[in-house]
Formats: sequence, C-alpha cells, structure tokens
Amino acid sequence: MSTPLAHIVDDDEAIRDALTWLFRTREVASAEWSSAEEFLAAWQPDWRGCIVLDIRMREMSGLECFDVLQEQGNTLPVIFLTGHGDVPMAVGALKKGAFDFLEKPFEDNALVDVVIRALAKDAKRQASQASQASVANHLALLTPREQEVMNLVLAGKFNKVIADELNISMRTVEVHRARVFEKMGVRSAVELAQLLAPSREKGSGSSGEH
Amino acid sequence: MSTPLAHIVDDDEAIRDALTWLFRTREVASAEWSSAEEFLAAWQPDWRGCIVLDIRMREMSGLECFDVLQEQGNTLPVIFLTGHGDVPMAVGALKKGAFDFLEKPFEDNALVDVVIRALAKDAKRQASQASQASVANHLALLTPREQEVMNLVLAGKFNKVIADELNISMRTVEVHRARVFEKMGVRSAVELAQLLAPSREKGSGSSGEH
DNA sequence: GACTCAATTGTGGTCATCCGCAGTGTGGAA
DNA sequence: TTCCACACTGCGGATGACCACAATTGAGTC
Repeated sequence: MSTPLAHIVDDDEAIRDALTWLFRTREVASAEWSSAEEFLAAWQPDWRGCIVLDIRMREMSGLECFDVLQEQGNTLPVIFLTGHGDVPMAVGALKKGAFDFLEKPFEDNALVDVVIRALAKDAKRQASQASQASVANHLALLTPREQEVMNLVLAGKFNKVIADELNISMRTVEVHRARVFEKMGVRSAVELAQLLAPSREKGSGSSGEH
Repeated sequence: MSTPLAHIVDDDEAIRDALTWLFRTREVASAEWSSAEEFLAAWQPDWRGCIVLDIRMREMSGLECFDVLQEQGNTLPVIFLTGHGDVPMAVGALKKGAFDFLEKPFEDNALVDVVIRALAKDAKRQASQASQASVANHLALLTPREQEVMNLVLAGKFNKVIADELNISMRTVEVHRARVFEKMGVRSAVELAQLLAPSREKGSGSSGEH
C-alpha cells in the first residue's frame, strides 16, 4: 500500500520543480513524472493520492493520458493544468470525470487547495472502497451452496421454503445459514442484509455520470 | 405533477423562438421564459424536465439564477448557454452541479442531444426519488415509540433486549414490531432492513461533490 | 362525557430459528 | 490410499418470533 502522493505529470522541468517545491512547502507529498508515457508505465491501480496533469505535452497529451487512465480503472482524482484551454476542452474533461481544470497562470494557493481537496476525496473513496472490498472478500469465502442459501435468506424466505426450493432438508439449510453468518461475521439475517445492502445497489458507476 | 419540459430561459426573443422551434421539431416539449426573474418567480420544486439557461442576460445573469435555484433545492439538470464564456466560468458551473455548458454557436444536434440526456437524467432521478419519498412517507406514519423499536430491531437486537432497554415488556415490543412491519408494508425484519438500507447511507448529497 | 389513539401488559399457543450431537457420501489433493 | 472440504441428513431441545384474545391507562378531540 503506497502513501498518498500528488503526482505531477509535466514535461516542463521548470514547472515540475516549481510544483514540487510548492507542494513541499505546504507539506503535500508529491512525485514527478516527465511525460505521460513515463507515468502510465509506472502507474498502479492501488496508488493513492491525486494526479496533476499538464495538457500540452510533447508526445502524449494530458487528455489522452487521462483517457487511458480511466480505461484502466483509475480512481485517482485528476487535476488538469493548461496554458490555453478552451471551454469545450474543460467541459469535456470534467464531464469525463476530471476533478478540476485550472488555467495557467494560477494562484499557488488555488492549486494547493484543489490538490488538498482531491487528496481528501481519494482518501474518502479509498476508505469506503476498503470496506466494500472487505465484504467482497468475505463473500468469496462462501461456498456456492452457501451463497445460494444466503440469497434466499436475503429474499426473506423461511428455511422451510428454502429447503423446498433447493430440494434439501431444513437441517442442511440451517447448517449453511449458520456458516454464512459465521463467515460474514454477523449474527443475524438483519445484520447481513445491512452489510450487503450498500453493495447490492445496481450500477457501481465510477465517475462520469453524464 | 407537471409533464417534463425543457425550460428555455433567455432574454433574446430570437433565440427563444429558434430553440422552441428546434425542440418542437425534435418532439421535445419546451417552455419559454424571457428572464431569470420571471422563471424564478414561476419555478416550483416539483417541476420535471431540464433548464436551458443563457448566461448573459440583462438583469439577473444565468449564473446568479442557477445559484438561487440550487439554494432552493432545484434538482433539474441545468444546461448553460453562453456566447463568450471562459474556462473558469465553465469549470465553476460544472463543479456546482450544472449538467453541461455549451458555447454559441453550437450545433442544433449537439444541444438536442444534451437536452435529451438531461431529460433522461431527470426522469431517472425522479424515479429513484419517488421510491425514497414513499419510504419516507411510510416512515412518517410510525409513532415515536414505533420508530424507537424499529431502530433497535434494525440493530439486530432480540425483543427481550429491546424490552429491557426501553423498560417495557416483551409483549409491548412485539406489538410495536408488528405495527412497524404492517405500516412499512414488509413481512420480516430482513425486508425492512433492505427497504431502509439505501436511504440510511449518510449524506444524501445533491450535486456538488467537489 | 363519549370517543379515538398511543402505549402498555398478560396468557397461551404455533411456528421458526439456532445449536449440539452424530453420521453418510463424494470428489479432489497429498 | 488417506485426508479433507463440501454437501447432506436426522433428532431433540432451548430460545425467539408471531399472533389471537383480552384489557388498562392517559392524552387529546368533538
């Protein structure tokens, strides 16, 4: 598990140096990448933090880099920097899920504020995702039969009915049911329902809701 | 309950006429408003549809109008139109929850597409909100004591424990419990937990997530 | 004062859940 | 072949949930 970093992706060394210095003085941990390609090659899905991405770069542009990242399941907030962006570009970026879009020249304070908010957002997302992942892990420990029984339990059916539908005895259902509770770390069907309810909402959409 | 309308808010009659004509040919129902003030005076929280809002207007600007609307709990998607918007303006609007931000001149098709997506989004939101509102209504039918018991039931506690905590007899808890199930239209604690789980997530944030 | 509603309680019974004990059968891994 | 995970089953008992019947009290209304 990596520590949260503000990843600076810019092919202009002067800007990278300036941003690194800026972040260091504000006690924001950061990393530098001199091109989109370099960053993409290193990027890992489990990274924490945010991305400060220059749009105009020599090879791959920031926008292209962003698209690749999103396709690969990136969840880090992306803050675009640009010298001469136009409105459609900014609108498009935000609608695709970018966190912010800043035009140069910008105030140091403005950028740091945005980065801090982005880091906070990622921390939040990370926390909520961790609990969901934990549930998923527990769920994976269930045998197929146990999952089957669990679903019927969550449907509010009596053990008797479940036994009937699965053509097994009530006693067997009870055993599966008990194992499900044990493995999921709950002590009643109600707790189970509450534990699973959030993740059972359909469509766990990531960002672009337009 | 009003029918879904694309509300055109613009003080330029020529543009209103053009948009009205455009929407009519695309079978999108619309309404015209010649100023932000006029629209705000008429606006009702239960309106369906979307808002096409010109930014540059004589008295109140589209951005100001938008702020007022959001404060009053507007949920309709807002599409901004502008002749000469700048990037910070667009970014700010989107981050405050605007649905889209189009610069004139725009393609008729582009605007209609955006409006149709906005209408679809509102329809979706409306549907999900309706079911939540229904749950809330049922919840409001519960007496204070019943809600108290319900919460303890949802905490997975036994009737005996609940009786203890409330200093009442088990029998009374059973009665409250039965009334809760009846009023909420469910037949088991599991169903109740599932019914309430979505709305029990903290923070029913409306739009601006930044 | 009659009436309604929320909250309360008891009795006695049925049905469901939970659990320990004890055991069978199958298929895959060591 | 032995071991193990998984699925399956029966018995019996303790405990919890649910329900019909029957009733009391206090607050607020008509």
